[in-house]
Amino acid sequence: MDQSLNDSGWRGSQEGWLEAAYSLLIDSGIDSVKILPLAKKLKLSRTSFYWFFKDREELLEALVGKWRYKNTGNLVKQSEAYAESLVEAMLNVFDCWLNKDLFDSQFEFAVRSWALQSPDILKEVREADQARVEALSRMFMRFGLDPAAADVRARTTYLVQIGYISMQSQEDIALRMKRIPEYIAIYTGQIPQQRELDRFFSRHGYKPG
Amino acid sequence: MDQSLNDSGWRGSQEGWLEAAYSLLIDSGIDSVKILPLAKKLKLSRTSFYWFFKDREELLEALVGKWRYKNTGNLVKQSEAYAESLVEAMLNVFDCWLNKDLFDSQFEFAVRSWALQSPDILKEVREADQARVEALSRMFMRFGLDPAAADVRARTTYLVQIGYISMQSQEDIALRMKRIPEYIAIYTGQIPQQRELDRFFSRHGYKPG
DNA sequence: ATCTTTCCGGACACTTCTGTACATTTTCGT
DNA sequence: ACGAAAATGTACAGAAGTGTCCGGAAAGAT
Repeated sequence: MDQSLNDSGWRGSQEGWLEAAYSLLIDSGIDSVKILPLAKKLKLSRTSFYWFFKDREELLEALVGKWRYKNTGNLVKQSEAYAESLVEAMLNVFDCWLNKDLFDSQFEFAVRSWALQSPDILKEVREADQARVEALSRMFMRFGLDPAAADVRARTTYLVQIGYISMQSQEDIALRMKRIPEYIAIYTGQIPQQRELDRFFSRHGYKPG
Repeated sequence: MDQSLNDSGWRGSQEGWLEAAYSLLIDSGIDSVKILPLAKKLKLSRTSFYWFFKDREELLEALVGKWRYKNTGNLVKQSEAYAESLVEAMLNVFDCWLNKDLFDSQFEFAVRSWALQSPDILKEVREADQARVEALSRMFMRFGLDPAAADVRARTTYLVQIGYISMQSQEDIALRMKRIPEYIAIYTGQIPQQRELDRFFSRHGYKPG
């Protein structure tokens, strides 16, 4: 056989099915995550799925677990990272929007859409939203904003990004970088200093101009 | 028979099926818009559907047509409405976020989720986004902002709302009204005057305090 | 009153998915 | 190299969806 094998010498695995499910979820939505298509993709028999997962439901639970762990965790972490100024703190958060390892936008949108038809998932999403907005709000307060202002600014920051994700737009990195200073100014009410921007650009491998 | 009849004396109609489809779409997503469940809801036979629509595809087209007509049209109109100041113009736009007749958030979210699995719908959504952001951008320019600043502010305004919709949160009207002045300040960079807010509150039947 | 148009629904054929039973093959430890 | 464990595949039963054909009921026209 010329089938590709995984570490343990077998063709299938939990991760294999989960990865395939993830990939189908993010580009076709939860209702497309069916076992038959996954099996086709993996070139496996449909029924061998049941060796790794009790049923489809268990696969979906694994999927949402993956999302929960990744996106919310990193966003909270970035909002708590060390920063000397509010602008710098905000730029730490912006790392999430530009680095797929920190925050997976497509995954995010797919899960939010899924929430439309599943009360359980909706609950997960709401909990995530609350945790994230609260983390951002704490960040603003760390830099002296009063709770009401911090709350609105946290929401603005967060909602713009969720909106951006929801637009599924595909602007190139240069355009997005160009807008960064304006966004920072709006969110923080402060003009970013050049050295702050330079540090940010450089850690994303971007050379302005 | 105790079936409810429509104007023409028949139980079914194009609008009837379309309404039912709309209702299913907004609270369960496009994949739930199946003919059998619709028929159950309408207490009609599944097959009489085919008298009004060629097939399921035609029903879905009618659905997206309804969305296209309603949401984008009203948002553009509100952004072009007469205003004496930028704050007042922004409040005109905010009418959309608070009035279901002007902008249907649930419908909006459902269509955006649908776009995840249909390239045709994604194209529609992108066109709508562009038209809306451009309209908002023109609004900022009318009040003297330069094109770059107008673009970023238009995006912020729009994206926050799309993000808000995507959060599917269900805050009460009082809480939302309370945040309005802060949002206006962030979006326009100007502090709204009390009389501007009063006019806005009153046309939404809201009494502060 | 009857005739025509409009609408309804049962029967049928087809497709795609789900999950179970069971036999088979592949890999690993010894 | 042999048996147990791990993984796969074939076959079956059934649920839910799609669309067509056609007989017939209900409203409206004449």
